[in-house]
Amino acid sequence: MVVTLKEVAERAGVSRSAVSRAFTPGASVSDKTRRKVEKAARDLGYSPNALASSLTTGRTRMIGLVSNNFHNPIFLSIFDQFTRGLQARGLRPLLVNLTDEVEPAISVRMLRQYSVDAVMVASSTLPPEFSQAFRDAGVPVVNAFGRYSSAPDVHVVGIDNVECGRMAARTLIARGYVDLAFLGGPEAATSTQDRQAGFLSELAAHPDVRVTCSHARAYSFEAGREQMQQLLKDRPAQAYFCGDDVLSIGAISAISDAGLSVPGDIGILGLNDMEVAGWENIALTTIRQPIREIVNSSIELMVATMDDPDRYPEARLFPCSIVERKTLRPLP
Amino acid sequence: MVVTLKEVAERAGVSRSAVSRAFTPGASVSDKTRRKVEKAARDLGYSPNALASSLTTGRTRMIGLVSNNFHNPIFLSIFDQFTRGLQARGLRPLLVNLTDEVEPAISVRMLRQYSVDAVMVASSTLPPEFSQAFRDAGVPVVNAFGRYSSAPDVHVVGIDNVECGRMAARTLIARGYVDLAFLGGPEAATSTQDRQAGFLSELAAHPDVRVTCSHARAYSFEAGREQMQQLLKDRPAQAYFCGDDVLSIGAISAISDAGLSVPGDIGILGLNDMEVAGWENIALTTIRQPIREIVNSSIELMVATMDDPDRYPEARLFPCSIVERKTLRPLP
DNA sequence: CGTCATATTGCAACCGGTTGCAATATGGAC
DNA sequence: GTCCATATTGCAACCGGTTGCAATATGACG
Repeated sequence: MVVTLKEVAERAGVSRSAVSRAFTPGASVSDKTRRKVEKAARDLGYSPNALASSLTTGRTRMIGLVSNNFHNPIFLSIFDQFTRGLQARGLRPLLVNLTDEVEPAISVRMLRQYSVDAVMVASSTLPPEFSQAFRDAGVPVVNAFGRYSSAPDVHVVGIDNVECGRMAARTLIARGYVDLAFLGGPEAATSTQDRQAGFLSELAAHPDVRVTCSHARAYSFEAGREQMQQLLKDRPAQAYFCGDDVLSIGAISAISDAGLSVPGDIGILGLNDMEVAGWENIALTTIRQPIREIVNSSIELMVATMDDPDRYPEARLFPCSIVERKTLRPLP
Repeated sequence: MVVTLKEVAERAGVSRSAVSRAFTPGASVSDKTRRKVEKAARDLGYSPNALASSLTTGRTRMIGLVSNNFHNPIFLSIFDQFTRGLQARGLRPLLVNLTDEVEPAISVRMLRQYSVDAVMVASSTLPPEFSQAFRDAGVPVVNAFGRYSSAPDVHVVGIDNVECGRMAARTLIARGYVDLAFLGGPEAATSTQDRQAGFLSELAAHPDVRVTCSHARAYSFEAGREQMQQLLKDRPAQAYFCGDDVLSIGAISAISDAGLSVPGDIGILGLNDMEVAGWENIALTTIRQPIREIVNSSIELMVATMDDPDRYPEARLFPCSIVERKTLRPLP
């Protein structure tokens, strides 16, 4: 059924090594042999078995792309960019959906069985220990959108979520809000923990400002909506910093339903600047996270780590910026 | 670095075959040997190399998951369900992003190099020829969300887009609209072609009803918005059937910007019922496509085809239904 | 035309497993 | 304890490639 090296060799009248070398860039083959081999290969419709060759070369060019964020629309564009970036380098993403499984051991074992050359953990909620499990198993790994650490044990590329929290606080204060709240994603998500910490630390310098915190059960529209409905039963704050755009939009939906207006009655500040946030019927004021830069840098770092597995761990941070739209009152 | 079968065999004091058999369900091994092997494997942290074994068994348990829809949020949930469904069966998705490349030959070659056991083409825009290229190469393939044919050459699971078009026409007519329009996705997308054909065929029986057609350059918010802006320069129709939800929402955005209201001035009917369509600030009336059922059925069909590669091609169709929300005027 | 450095080639072993087959071990019946 | 059917085991070949090494071919030069 499938054509092998041996058959090409026979047809071309050369040894199997010759065929192998004809397909290996930089190998020592004469033009004459190469032409013979190429012709035979073309006639037979041969293409080399990447997995068989991986046995001896030790490289599969497969990358584990691991994520547990399959409900947040921002991740579709993240997957788009990751897959394109990897493909452009001749790397093949083996996708792992962690939705039901946060235990690293299982993923590590599975990806080792498939001999991936490296792993990209794309998640803003998994703890650093998750990525470390890969490093401990000797697999090059980069944690994209992961938790920043000033003393990273494993490569991490993303934003400083603590600083984002501070930026959110400064933004709300500058607009004159004095009764603030943080509406986070799941408490276990590292990004939520860090954003909250930054938010509160900045507000510590403003004892006159009131602040409360609560958490949605997931980074999703429904969770944001439910949590805001809950909050509205009590006296709501003047402005909410939501841990994520999709949460913000859920919250806005609950607010509208309650007959209140945004930003008239309540201000909302999101985070991510997902495409939907820019849609005119949403117009969410939000903190933009530079997705493209994070993805590209993550891939570059991963590739570099494949070449030098002992590369010293580093954290790469990209700045965020406020995108002004229509869900916060204007600056005075 | 990585532990191999041989080392486990030495430590356990048995032959390599014995170790191999201990890890092969149903193979002939005594309990005593199995226990020795398991202990040695545990001590050494051994797990079998799936790719090496694929050489002899001819099965990698890897599946090519091929798509060109990385901009339509509905596909995030589709990917979520595909990856979970595959993983639950011990299959591993090798993701291929076709965004820049619609030539099947390249994907076929690449996926054959990686010896995938089967291919799932998840796309509503690729022509049947794309999937056929895999079948012709001897790779089991299912086209999920693909173009329905009453004489399919290749397995296809999805909806009858022509019937959806008819359903859309009936829905609009029932609400008393007499000046209709179809706002499709790219003209090359099979789903758009079929939905348009069905829409027009149903309206052929209503000569009193006016109908026009136009196409956005992609299934995306921006494209829908731009196309509607264009349409608004002229005299717009009373109601639009948009080829997709994300297109509908873009169109609504353009309509609001122009100072018109939905459904007051213009009615909008979408297709897909993506999560966003249900958000209160969108509330799109749309035709629901049963995603979960399509995904599950596609996987089952793919697995069956792996077992019986000569399985006779079939088309599986699932019914769609109208989801009433707030972008069409109510039934009289 | 002979010499020698360099380029090509094929042999054979190896990558990490699986499997058909023959050899050996086991256990039940007598 | 012997015999025989069945269960378990190891040997060796094989899956589809790669690669070190020694053998051979090539070509420049004198």
